Amino acid sequence: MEDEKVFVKRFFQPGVAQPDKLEMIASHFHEKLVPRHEHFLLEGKTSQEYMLLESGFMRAYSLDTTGNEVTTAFYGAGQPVFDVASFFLRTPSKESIQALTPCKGWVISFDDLNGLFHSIPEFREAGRGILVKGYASLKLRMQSMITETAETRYANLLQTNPEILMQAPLKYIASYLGITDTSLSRIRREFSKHHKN
Amino acid sequence: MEDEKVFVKRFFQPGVAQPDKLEMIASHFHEKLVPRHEHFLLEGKTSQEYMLLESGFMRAYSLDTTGNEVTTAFYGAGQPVFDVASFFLRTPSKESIQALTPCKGWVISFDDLNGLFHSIPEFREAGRGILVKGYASLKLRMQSMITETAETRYANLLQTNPEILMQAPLKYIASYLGITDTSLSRIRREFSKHHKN
DNA sequence: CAATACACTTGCCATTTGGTAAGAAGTGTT
DNA sequence: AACACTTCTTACCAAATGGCAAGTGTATTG
Repeated sequence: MEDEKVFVKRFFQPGVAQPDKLEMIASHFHEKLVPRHEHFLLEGKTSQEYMLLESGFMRAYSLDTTGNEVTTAFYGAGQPVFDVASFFLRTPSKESIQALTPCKGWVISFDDLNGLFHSIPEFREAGRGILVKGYASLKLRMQSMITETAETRYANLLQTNPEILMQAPLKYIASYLGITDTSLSRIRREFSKHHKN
Repeated sequence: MEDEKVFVKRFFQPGVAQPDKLEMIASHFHEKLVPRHEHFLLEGKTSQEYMLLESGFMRAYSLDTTGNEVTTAFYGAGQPVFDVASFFLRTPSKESIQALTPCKGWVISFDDLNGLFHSIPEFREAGRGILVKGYASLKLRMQSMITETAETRYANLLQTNPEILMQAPLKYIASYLGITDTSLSRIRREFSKHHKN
């Protein structure tokens, strides 16, 4: 496993044991580079690629009814990046996905992914696992939105994904947390008062 | 298709054309009745059944850190009912699912569902579609939580799912909308002022 | 039928968050 | 270096929401 697709193979190794199957899987992935600030997916277009992000940092966002950007997700190295509905239902995307830093990833087309799903049961299971885990974490986030204050949500994000706070501008983080950038700035100030180092 | 499992077959007919495959699918579903206020799934237990709800009305809820119930979903007749993470990842559920009215549904075990996924590709596609659509609608709800006021969210619910407002007590609807029952009661009052009939 | 629990509303006030605008500091470009 | 642009902070006030508690009516149950 010394070739350039080590990353892809490592990603699926836990679920797919046989080397020949890993080889077949990897053969359908192609390298993709996304420069900083460029888009991987644009609202209105139908997503054609399912990406595994090897390095870099991205965000997904959509526009609300009044035209404001709402950041809906952040993606770090090692994560799968795609719009579930657009990619799997073959419909125009309601959100855009953009590189916050220069990104390198590996992409596969819908047809190729489906082909592998049909021919390799373990790969299919892995695919379902990815979907289910994303779903579950969105449910957790929704529960957090309902029951916790913005300050607590910020504290949690700080604990679990400090790299987001390092790499994303405040306004993106704010709309991800469901508040305005003004509020987040206030929260951050209060927060540093109580957590003096 | 005059037998008792018409409901199950009708449910999958759009995706699964051949009658013999529909027959095989239906053969793995079993009738399940859940009396009013009884639970279909309890927090802490691992979900063993994937249900298609033929009649009745249910809700899912979980407890937040301070012990308050948070209603996370409502299910009406015709909808699939299951906790995604618990059922597919075989882990203890973080939420409970309860019948708000007497319910009748059709259930299938994890192993049987997986068996059908492996042997009937169209059924597999249907299963993925259900998952993806649930995921997408949760994303929409999250966006709504971030960008819209509680009053607007209430108005939308009134438009799209009036049956929820008819069948569920106010406090369940309130936590589903992410507000307290006090606030929802106030919103409802303001709402009726402006929308006198 | 009485007793009890539940569902909903309302008032009062505190807290959180939003909207707007101004300004400071940093970034990038020519 | 000058310029525009973005990012972040801060102040002010308004609006939205929460917490608590009382009160009313309805359902449930023994």
